[in-house]
Amino acid sequence: MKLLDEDKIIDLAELFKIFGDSTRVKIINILLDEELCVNDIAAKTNSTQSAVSHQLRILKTSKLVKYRKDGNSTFYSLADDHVEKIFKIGCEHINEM
Amino acid sequence: MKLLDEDKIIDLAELFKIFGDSTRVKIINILLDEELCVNDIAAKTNSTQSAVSHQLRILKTSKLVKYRKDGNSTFYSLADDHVEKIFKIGCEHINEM
DNA sequence: TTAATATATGAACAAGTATTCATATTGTAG
DNA sequence: CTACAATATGAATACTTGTTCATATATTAA
Repeated sequence: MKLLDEDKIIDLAELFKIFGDSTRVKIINILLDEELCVNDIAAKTNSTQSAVSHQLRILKTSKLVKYRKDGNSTFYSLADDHVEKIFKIGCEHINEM
Repeated sequence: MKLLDEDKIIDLAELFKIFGDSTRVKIINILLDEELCVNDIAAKTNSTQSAVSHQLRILKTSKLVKYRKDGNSTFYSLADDHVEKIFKIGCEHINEM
């Protein structure tokens, strides 16, 4: 396999870094099932609204989630099926340890 | 899909956290090709011996690499093909951004 | 045994980051 | 317009973590 160049290495590390926080993993985990607004995400992950909002911004910036506004709520969902793939292959690994 | 419980969430975040550092990604990247000793890894990743050794310890502890001793060298290689799968699926993602 | 080579490790420091708290912003309902 | 609800954001703090430097350990060679 061809070695990655420096830039790709950094991008790849940045990507995995996003998945490397339990609050964000929790968020991704529930978004696998359904689109949810911020307050519901906070409730289902036992996090505060603020903490979730901060993490959603990170997930949004790195294009792992997308959102739509409806009234004064904002509904978040996973950006594409890559996110689910990465998540699931991680699950496979930890289940076989 | 069934939601993960708290413990699995944390394990999953811990796993991705390992992949979330560019020094470790560099190490994994070259170990995709071949088994290497510490000094060669350091040379090929433009890192110091100490930094590489510290990171190898982390990779070893989380069972992402394995090693064998030969003389006063220690040769490292990827633990199993899960590592490569996770790595490659991450690559797919960044290549399509 | 002594010197040299390869690797591991501990402590200290610097940099990054997740959470909390307070508050700002935006949209809705009355 | 006012009050309320939902979300976003900035600052401060505490915590984590990667690197460096010095040194320890271990193996081989002379």
